[in-house]
Amino acid sequence: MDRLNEAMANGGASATLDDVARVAGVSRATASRAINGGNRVSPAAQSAVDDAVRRLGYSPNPAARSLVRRRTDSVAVVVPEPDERVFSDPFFARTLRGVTEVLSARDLQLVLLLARPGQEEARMLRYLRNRHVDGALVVSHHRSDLAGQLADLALPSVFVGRPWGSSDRVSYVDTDNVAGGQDATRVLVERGCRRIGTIAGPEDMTAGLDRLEGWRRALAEAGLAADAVEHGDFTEDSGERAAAALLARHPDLDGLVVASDLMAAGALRHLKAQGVAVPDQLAIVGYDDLGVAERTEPGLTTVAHPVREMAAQATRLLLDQVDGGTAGTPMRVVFPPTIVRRGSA
Amino acid sequence: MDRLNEAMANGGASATLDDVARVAGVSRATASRAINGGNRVSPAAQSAVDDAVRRLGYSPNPAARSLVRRRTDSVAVVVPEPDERVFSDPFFARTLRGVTEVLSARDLQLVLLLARPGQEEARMLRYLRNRHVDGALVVSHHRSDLAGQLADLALPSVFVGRPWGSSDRVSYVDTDNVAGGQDATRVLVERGCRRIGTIAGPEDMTAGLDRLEGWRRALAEAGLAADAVEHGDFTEDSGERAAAALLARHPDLDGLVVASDLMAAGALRHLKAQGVAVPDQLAIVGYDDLGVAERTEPGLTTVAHPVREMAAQATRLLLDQVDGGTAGTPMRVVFPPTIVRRGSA
DNA sequence: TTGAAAGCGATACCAG
DNA sequence: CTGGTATCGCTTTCAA
Repeated sequence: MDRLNEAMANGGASATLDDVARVAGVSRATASRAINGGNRVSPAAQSAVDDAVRRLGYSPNPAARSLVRRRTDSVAVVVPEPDERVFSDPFFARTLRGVTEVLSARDLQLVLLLARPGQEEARMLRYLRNRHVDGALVVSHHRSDLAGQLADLALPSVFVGRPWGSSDRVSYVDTDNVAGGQDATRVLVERGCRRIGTIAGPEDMTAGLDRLEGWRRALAEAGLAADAVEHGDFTEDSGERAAAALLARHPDLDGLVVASDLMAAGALRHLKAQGVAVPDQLAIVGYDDLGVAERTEPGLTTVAHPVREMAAQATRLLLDQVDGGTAGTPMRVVFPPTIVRRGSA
Repeated sequence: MDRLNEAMANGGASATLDDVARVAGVSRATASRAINGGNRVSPAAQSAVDDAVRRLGYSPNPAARSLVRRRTDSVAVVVPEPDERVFSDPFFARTLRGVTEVLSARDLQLVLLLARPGQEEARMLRYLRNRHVDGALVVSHHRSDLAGQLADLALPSVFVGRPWGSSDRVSYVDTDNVAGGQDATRVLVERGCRRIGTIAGPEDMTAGLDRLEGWRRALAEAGLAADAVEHGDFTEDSGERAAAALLARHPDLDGLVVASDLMAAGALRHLKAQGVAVPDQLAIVGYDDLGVAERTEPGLTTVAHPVREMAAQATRLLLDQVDGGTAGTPMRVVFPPTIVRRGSA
């Protein structure tokens, strides 16, 4: 009765199922059943157990539980980013929100794995291999064969955004970035722009490349030149620099497709400083529509994609894998982007 | 030999210590020792085990391990923020970086717990109570008695920033925000400002209140009026709004102490729009120095605090508690802030 | 419906 | 040094 008293004293941190069973006057097996949904337990036993649990402040030891259930009830969100700036990207915050929504509903815990490429990557992979989590969601990733490595692990996993490399071996959710880039460019073409440049995303991210490809296609289809390209890294500062470089090389630009609103905001800053009128002298279309597009001056015409929904969908796909005990059958869901018109084009 | 082959086939995801022992031709006990640092194992046994581990791609089951070790080798970073915007605050990113540094060195896993006040808070508390982690680091927190609740849990925990309520019952690391507010204000006083207002932080965060208190003290000591106060929520937009409100009410202000650089950047935006010259008509001092201060125009004179070091220190304190098996003995470490001079004051 | 008992996969004490 | 064995705390047959 010593341990029991101790258990009752400190908020139940150490009460075990055995204690509960003893206090409730039932067997451990019955106590366990009562606690887990109460299938096949008499009302009497159920309430005795409920009572004991309350009195003892009992809560199950997750290690013991997952040892036998082979489940951790937690999933990892892997962020293989070299830079802490991911956080300042609204895309990331929104994604996390979408994931959390779905996870909360199922009472699963989110474990965030920040892993800068390098030794942290190895640690992260080990963590996943050890099955510390039931599955992994990979978020903003650069060129690498993480997809292949995860597929090898046979751990349920879903990418948010089409991965590099072995994209055929894993599930992912994405938006049609090619279509998005194309639509953005068409807005400018239809508006009468004849000299359309682009500030593209990083060359090591599929989203960046796809949007660029869309821009190329739209220009080809309009019979316009596609030679004014500058790459940024999705940050505002890089957008400002890219705009400066681009205009220095091509002073005759009258349209600009920018692969993210943050970069577009940077470009806008440069243009304002240079006294270039937007959209009259130079029209701009951004990408994302995650809040910053409505706060710039003028507001950004941009390509919206349902980031939160994508993340939620990815999470659901992951949970399906987890539930089904299947780590395979690559699924993919691709969302269409939509144009949102504001003042910049 | 069936399970064994299976284990070898799928990357070792399911090889157990037993398999390793069998393949190495030693007992489970010896295998375990060899794997954990190799104390008291003969070179022969050691290499046999190493070999088996490699061949089988064995990696220990964390649930089983933590069941007996009573250790999870992971610590939680709790973020009790209602808003996803925490992420866009450089303070948070920097903090995370400091935590990660220390954790990585010890090979501990960071588990990020996002918990909006409400039902998620309960889930978070349950997670901690269940000892899913060895300890908790609480980051940006608003008014609440989380400190008291954690103290009750008897779980090793450290706050980054002095907590509300039962701050005497938990360990925390903080900067001297009162001194910081005071120093910031003195910069303006010494510069000749006679009418100094402030854009303070939220009224439900100790950092906000302390900085405000510092501002009050400095004004009292200079014999100046301390009546021009407006509160923001540490975001750029709130800073812009607050500046507008403040100047509308007190058009004669010649100095402004702002509780965060982000808000100061917002204020700067408003001033530029209004054609107010900084620092000549109105001098400004910010707070944080986490990067944005050097990117504004003019650069912000600001109060710097060693955010990364604070986070690292907090993490070390936490690990001491974890190692010592002590969840008590509230420790505190307070870092001094320093003034960084740029163009705004 | 209930309980006895067999694991789950490791660690650690204790003889040898 | 090594190996047998008792746990760790919980879930899940399997009989009763």
